[in-house]
Formats: sequence, structure tokens, C-alpha cells
Amino acid sequence: MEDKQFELRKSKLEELRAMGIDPYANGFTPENNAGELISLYVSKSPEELEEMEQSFSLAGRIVSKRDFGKSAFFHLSERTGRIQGFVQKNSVSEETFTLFRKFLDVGDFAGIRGELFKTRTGELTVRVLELFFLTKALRPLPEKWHGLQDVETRYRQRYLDLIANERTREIFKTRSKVINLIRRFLDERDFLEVETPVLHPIAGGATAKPFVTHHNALDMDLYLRIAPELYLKRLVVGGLERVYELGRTFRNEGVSTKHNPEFTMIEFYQAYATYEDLMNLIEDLVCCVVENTAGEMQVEYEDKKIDFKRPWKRINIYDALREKFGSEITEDDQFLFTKADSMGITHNGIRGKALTEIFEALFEDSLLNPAFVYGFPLDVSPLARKNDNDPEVVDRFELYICGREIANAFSELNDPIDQKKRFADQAEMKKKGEDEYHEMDNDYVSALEYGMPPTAGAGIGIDRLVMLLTNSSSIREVIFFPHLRP
RNA sequence: GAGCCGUUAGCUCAGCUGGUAGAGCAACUGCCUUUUAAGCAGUGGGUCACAGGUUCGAAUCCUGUACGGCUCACCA
Repeated sequence: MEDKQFELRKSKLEELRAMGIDPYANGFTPENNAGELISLYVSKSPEELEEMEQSFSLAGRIVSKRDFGKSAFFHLSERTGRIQGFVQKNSVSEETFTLFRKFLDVGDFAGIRGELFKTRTGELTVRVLELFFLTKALRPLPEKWHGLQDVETRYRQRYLDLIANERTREIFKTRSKVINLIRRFLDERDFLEVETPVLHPIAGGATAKPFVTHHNALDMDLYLRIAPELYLKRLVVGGLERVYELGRTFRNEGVSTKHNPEFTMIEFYQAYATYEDLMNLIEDLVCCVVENTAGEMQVEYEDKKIDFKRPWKRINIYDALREKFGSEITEDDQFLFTKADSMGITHNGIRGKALTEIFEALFEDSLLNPAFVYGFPLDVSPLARKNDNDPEVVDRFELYICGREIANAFSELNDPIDQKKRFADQAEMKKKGEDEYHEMDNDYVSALEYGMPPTAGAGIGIDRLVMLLTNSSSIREVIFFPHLRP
């Protein structure tokens, strides 16, 4: 049997139609909003409000009702906040009063017109003079005090989560704000926002497994992008010296509290800059975002306190490892691989992989406050420029906050011959079973052959940044519709 | 992919070592013209995730499946 509350609300809807009232009426345009009325009039005295004789109109969802028989209170919720309304038998027509009492349920949308007054308890309230039925909700809202708790329902029916839980609304407001701040920050510095393909013939720009899709007319497989990097750098070749793209990226990997198959990343590229310039830029950018969302330079995350105070620590991977194990770790392959094996690290004989994995295993968790980790080995950085002093490492860094990688950046490799060789080396590894390694991208190499100015670029994981700023322990809390099994 | 935990009314949750289902909110019917978790009296509402099994008897024990959560693995 169909649910009773649903059937009842449906029959109310039919009755409304029979009475000539459209339960999904259009055309009511509110002239005011709750936030505005509260900020303008909350401090007025009851007498001042009484004298005003001004009428206001609002529209929103009815989120609570307290019925006294001949009068009733309710709360109306909309974009700017919520405000209390009061319906009195004497102040409205018979029809309106019945409409409110018998037909308007919690969850429905209504428009109201009325005047402001203060209740005995001092709450600013709209005395309803006219009521407009806007939308019938056929299903009841989640419970009023506990809200919606069930995690699965919160993710699958995010609209209910947003209706019921203030915190969820705040998280997503912060998310929007973060994105907006980043755009403004880069726009002010003369970066150009661009859009590059999501469908790639070759999945490049990162070390990750791609989603595969198929173009029917061309009868060819295409990959959802794992990074926009190689296209953005083609634009730098084209003379767009400062570009950024903020958008969705897809990686066909495991799902966890820190991984969603589609996630939001910003990448930006600046010609005539080095990775060190980008450390400073990212410090500026993240601090700007933190200051304008948290309001201070410290952020509570889980049981920790993250301090964004500058300057941020800069840690060299090789130095850190030598300090821990002595110089053998970087000079003696035997020592390195034995160490890696003893720590249960899979490296497949790739030096750089062993080094970075050992570093991560040992130091990642200790990097609470923002820290730039640099000195990455060349063989795990096929798109980064070689360091001028040490050809085994590249001019690359990662930003860690709270033990998590938030950003990755480097001076770009703009030597086409070196790039071609790096791709070839990667393709060689790929053959050996490292299937997430790059394949040869001749089209990109030929772009470099036309000359890319010295450039540095960075990618920042927006979801992870928002997690830190909203004290969210799972990436699913900061993505409206996270990936779940259907 | 592995381990652990969970799934009971629209929502939030109880339900003990097995005896056939309970509360609050929501809903419904009354009463109530300043409440805000309004109040009072009454009523209805369940394929206990699904499928098997054990048992005289299963929400409860066992097995499997689905979905979810956490941890680990994988992974920028």
C-alpha cells in the first residue's frame, strides 16, 4: 500500500484543484526576503513596528507549523534565512484561513503578504494578510530536530540533507565561496580562465587510470581527462601566458573518504615563473582563501588545529631521507630497495617511486601545518623540468596540509627532445605493467617543438581544500552528489 | 579488493541470553487567538534491507546477497 501521508497530501492537492487553486501556481514575486527584513527591523521596538503600516511580501518553504485553532505560527524558510509568520482568524479571509489550516502542510511553498510585528517573546514576525499557495510537497520533510541523519539518504537525496541540515548548507556555501575566491585571485593577477577538452584521445597529464568511453561516429575510444595539464600548456605555447582551468577531472581509481572518481581541480600556468614563484603564489592564494572563509589563519580540523601562518615550511625529500637514514638511502639502490621492501612499499624497481613512497610513509602524517615538499625524483615526474644542479630531481613541489596532498606544482619541462624521451621512458614502464604511466603523446611534443616559454604550473585539489576549511572528514561531505553504487 | 560495523514506521531511535513490534517527532480527529521541540486527549501507521537455513517459534542465531559507513590496500 502506498504511504498514507503521501496519499493524504495527494488528495489535498486534488481538492485544491477542485477549489480552483493551482497547487503549483506561478507568478508570485516576493518583494522582500527574510534576511533583509530581519536585518532592517529586528532591532525596532514593537511600537515602532506597529506605526509602520507597511506591508511586505515573502515566499519560501513552510518548515514548521504551530496551530492554536483560531491562530497559528509557522516558519518560512528561503534563500536568505527563515522568518516567523502568524495567521489569525480575524486578520484574514475565511478562505485564506482554511487554506492555511487544512491545506498548507509543512514542506509546501507559499507566498505571503503582511505586516511586521513582534511577539511576546520578541521575535520579529509577519502577520499574514494574504496567503498564496505556491507548491504542494507530496512527501513529508525529515524530522525537525534531529534533521536527516542517515548518511546514505543524505548523499543520495542531497536535497533533503540541504533542507534539513544547516551544516550541509554551510559546507556548500563555503565551497562556492572558495571557488569564487580562487577565480578572483587569479583574475586579479591577469590569468585567463579557459576551457579545454574533457574527452581526450590520450589520457595524459597525471599518473592515473582513466575512464574509457567511445565515440560512435568516429568509432574510437576516448578517455575522460585525468588532468587538463597538456592542453593548458598547449595554450601557453599559443601565447596565453597565464591561464587557468577550474573543473572536473576523472580518475578510475578506488573510492574512499579522500577520493571521488570525479573531482574538482584547478590548474594554472604562468609563463616566466618558476616553481619557487608558485610556492609564493600558492601561499598567497591559500591564505587569501583561508582568511576569507575561516576569518582567521587557524583552522580546526577534526581534533587538530592547522596554523596557516606564514612562511610555510619547505622540506626537501632527499634531505629529509638522508637525515633519517644517512646518504646511503639516496646513493645505494640496494639499501634503498631493501628499506622500501622492509616497509612494505611496492616500487617495482623504480628508484623515484621508492624514495617518494618512503618519504610519504614516514613524514606525511607529521605535516600538519602547510608545508611545501620539494626535490622530487625525475622518474616519477615526466612533465617537470630537471633541476639545474641535480639532474636526478626536478623542480617540483607538493603542498601538504594536515598530512594530505593539496597541490602539486612544477617548473614545466619545455624541452621537446627531453619530453619525448621522458614519454618514451614512461611508455617503457607502462609495458612493464605500470599501466597508469604516460603513453607517448606526439601531438603534445610537437606543440613543444614550436616553443613553450619557461613556465611553471600547479594543480590544486579543490575538494580536499574545502574539506579542510569545513572540517569535513569525508570528500563526500563536500561533493553534492558523491559517487555511490546505483 | 580485505577486515569490522550497520540496515526496524515518513524522520530520529529502542527492542537483553529466540516467544511474533515500541517511543518521540511527523500524520489523522478533537480542544486551544502570542507559540517557537507549543500544550492536552484520542487514532492510525511495519515485507524488521533481501533470499535461504536452524528452530515448535527468528527483528533477534547461522549462511549468502544488496546497499551504506569506518579502517586498510590501491591511488596524487
